[in-house]
Amino acid sequence: MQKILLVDDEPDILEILSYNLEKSDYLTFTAESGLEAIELAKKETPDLIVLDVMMPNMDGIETCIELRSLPELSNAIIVFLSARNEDYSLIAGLDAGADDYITKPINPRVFVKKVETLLKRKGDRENEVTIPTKSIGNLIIDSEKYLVFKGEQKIEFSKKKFELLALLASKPGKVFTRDEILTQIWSDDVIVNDRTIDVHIRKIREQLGDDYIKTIKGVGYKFSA
Amino acid sequence: MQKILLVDDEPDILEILSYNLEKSDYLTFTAESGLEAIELAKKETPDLIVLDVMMPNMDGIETCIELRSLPELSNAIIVFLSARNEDYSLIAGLDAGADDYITKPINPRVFVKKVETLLKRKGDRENEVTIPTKSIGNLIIDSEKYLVFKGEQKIEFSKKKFELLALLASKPGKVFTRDEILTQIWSDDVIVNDRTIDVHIRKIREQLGDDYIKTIKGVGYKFSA
DNA sequence: TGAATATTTAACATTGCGTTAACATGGTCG
DNA sequence: CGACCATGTTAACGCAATGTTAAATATTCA
Repeated sequence: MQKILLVDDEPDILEILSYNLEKSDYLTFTAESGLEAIELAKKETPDLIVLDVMMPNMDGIETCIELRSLPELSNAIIVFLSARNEDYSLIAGLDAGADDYITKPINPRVFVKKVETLLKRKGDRENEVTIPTKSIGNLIIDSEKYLVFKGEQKIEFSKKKFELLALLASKPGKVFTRDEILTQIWSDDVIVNDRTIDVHIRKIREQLGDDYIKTIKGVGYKFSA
Repeated sequence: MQKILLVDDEPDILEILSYNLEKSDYLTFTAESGLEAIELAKKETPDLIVLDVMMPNMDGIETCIELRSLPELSNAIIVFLSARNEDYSLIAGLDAGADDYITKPINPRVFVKKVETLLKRKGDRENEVTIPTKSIGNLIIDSEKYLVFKGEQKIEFSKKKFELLALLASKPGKVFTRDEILTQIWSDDVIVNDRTIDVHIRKIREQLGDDYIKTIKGVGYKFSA
């Protein structure tokens, strides 16, 4: 269960946000000041922190800087709440280490959706072991954006296809056996049909051309530029 | 302590990046032009160079090409800064020898994280030892890539042939009897024709030349350089 | 929820590797 | 010297591995 810390000097807002998040099965904590927020954050190490920019005494930006300096929170996501058009606070906020911002007035459903997206992205990022961007021959493989450029041409791959391509391209020339591919891209225990890999290879070749992935019969596949 | 060179024509950006990196214990240098960057790079041999694409006079891409031509910087990582959606400059940048790119606007925390990842990867790469490669005489046998190089010439073998060659080459000089070969490359129980091994040997000799595998009549085969 | 998209399965086609068979060569005995 | 046995050589064949396609199923997103 994921923990979310909400920080705002107005109890009403805390309540609305808290209510909506709990309804979606998040565990929430609330703080009405920066100092209180830091205490709670240390104690609970939330996955996500929502910070109002405008608060008396210690404002959101200062709080954010403090929070970011705590090593146990280096993986937490920090989101600012700010009134629309407070451009400056927005920029300052991102500089202070925030990951995103939400403008008031808050639509609770949009808010929950955004939280979900951010936490999902966080999960993805933590599991990711791929190399961000790799250039091989005339291909550029961007694992962050899930994009491949072939020369000037931008080619979009779906997840599995992209993962497969990125795996093969991670060691150009190396022959990956079907077993290796299965354990790396599918989880160890899932059993998929023999032809599944072939079909994905086929579709990658369809999009990319036949010259990049080579079959080594009886062994597996390899990438070559 | 790792050195990072930051190159941008806007002092503000240099300052933000520098500040955030120093906070994370990197040693930074800054340059406001391509020429200045090259001077500094020569002097300091940074581990990583961050280059803005758009700069007056010498732009990031030109600078990158220059930097890459310096032998002392062959191990440096070069990262581009570009405005989002400047697809072309991205491609040109990676073609010019850059390793990755970061789009503006920059989120300092994401930026520092990315720098960490890139430098970590660099460390990994430098420590990497590619074991499964064996070099004998003028042959290089790469079991990961299923390839044999004879001098500069790349020779591809099919599975059985490769396995056979790799087996013989695993102990140069040792004579492998037919029985040994059979149990190692074929499974214990399969019964294959007497000529099968010979035929494979023949085909290997055809591809490699006759000087590597020697027949010991009445005994078996051995590899010799 | 349903439409759109992605992934997997299933059924069938194709291919190329490994094997075999048939024959050639060559070296070693009596 | 010539019979014999081990190995060399060649080409053709069969089958397992892979390719291909379409349809079924799962997933995503509005």
